[in-house]
Amino acid sequence: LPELPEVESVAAALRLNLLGRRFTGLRVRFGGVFADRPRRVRRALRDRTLIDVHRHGKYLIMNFAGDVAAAASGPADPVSRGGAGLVRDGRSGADGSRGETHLMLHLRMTGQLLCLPDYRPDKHVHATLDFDGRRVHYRDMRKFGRFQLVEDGRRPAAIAHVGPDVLEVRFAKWYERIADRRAPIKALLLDQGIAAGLGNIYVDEALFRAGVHPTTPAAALDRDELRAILRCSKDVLRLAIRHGGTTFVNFTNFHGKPGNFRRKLRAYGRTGEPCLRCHTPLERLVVGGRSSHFCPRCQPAR
DNA sequence: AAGATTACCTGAAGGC
DNA sequence: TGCCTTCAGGTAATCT
Repeated sequence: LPELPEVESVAAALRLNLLGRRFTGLRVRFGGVFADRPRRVRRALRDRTLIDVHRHGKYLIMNFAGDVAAAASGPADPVSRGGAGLVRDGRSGADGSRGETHLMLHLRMTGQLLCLPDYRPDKHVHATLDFDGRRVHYRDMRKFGRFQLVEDGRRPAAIAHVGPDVLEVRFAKWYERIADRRAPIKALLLDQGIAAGLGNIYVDEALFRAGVHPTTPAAALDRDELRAILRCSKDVLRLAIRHGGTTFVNFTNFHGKPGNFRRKLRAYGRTGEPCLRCHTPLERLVVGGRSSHFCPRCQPAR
């Protein structure tokens, strides 16, 4: 289940393998994974060079050069590409953009981007993107993921309601948005509008590390406890990034390999197993409609 | 109006 | 060899 670390893993692989390459084609087998008509996506990206890949929360954002002629004449080799000079020629639109086009992707539950030699797409591969020598497949068993075209460098409406990235947000700003809320802390950590990137797995891990019960209202926690929760959230996300993310159901990285963080999980999926700190059997509870795993002794309800 | 519930999907797992 | 139900959870839409 892709959360922030898994998306970061995909973004890093895209940068390594595709940066500086030209978009040459798109094959769509199931159009439902595109918010726009595939024809429009194809036309918008044709011959454009991928100049940047970044991540905001669980969104993956691919940035394509705006000047097709300059991009097409430039070398495709990232080493000799010469950095930003290729496309940043000084011409800008009225809004400060340079006609760049973003392709935004949210993997939702089961989305995967795969770049494997001799890969044979199965029935779950809904789109194939060609990059001038490299072929990238979008696979999504449950078809929840979405590609969305965002033209002209504008911040997409689809991301306007998304809060700051969890790894970027400063405590003071985060604190003022949740300090008075009566909702369970777990529900607020999952709310992408407050801070984006945490999903069910890493919220349980963060609350275990912080020693806080998932149903605790945010308003019942003091400033230092909330500070610890945000700190633990960032720590567990950064650790998971270093381990290539978590493979619980079917996440694999760009090259079809599973993440290594699953064996590091201390709470998620360990119902009935002994707490790694105090050996009390972990319990499971539904909070905000999601299964939650916690230690009743280390994370006492209040 | 915040908080809760449901829809969207498919495959795995369990009951009979 | 099957059929049916339940569960999993990110986000948007829809409730109370």
